[in-house]
Amino acid sequence: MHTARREANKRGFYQQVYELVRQVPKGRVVTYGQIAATLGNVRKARMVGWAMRGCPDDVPWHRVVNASGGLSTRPVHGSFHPQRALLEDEGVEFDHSGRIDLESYGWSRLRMR
DNA sequence: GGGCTGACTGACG
DNA sequence: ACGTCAGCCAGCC
Repeated sequence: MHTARREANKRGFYQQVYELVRQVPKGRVVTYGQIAATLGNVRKARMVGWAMRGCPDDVPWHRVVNASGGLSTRPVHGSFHPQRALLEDEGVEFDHSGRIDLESYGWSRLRMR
């Protein structure tokens, strides 16, 4: 595919990802695969992660977790985990192995506008 | 173009 | 339940 066309699609995909993440309410989480599936291609879960890498400030990036309820972001200096801290501030609980119960905190109402 | 890298996932042992 | 692995696919040498 032509480069320009691919660039346009890429921007579109990113914007759609951000739009969906902005729908997730405080205290709830969604998975990368869930976002990809809502956009029509569950195989693009990794691209969702790639898109989150440079997301705008108004996107609650910390509410996106992996399919196991774990965090795919890295702690900053060894132990402090910003994403976990932000989620706990919102009331999200982590179990002994550092994972979230998606049955309790997962948000399943993502819809494309 | 070829090969490597992930903020991923589901299947297997 | 946990580590590995093979698909996955855009981005970046």
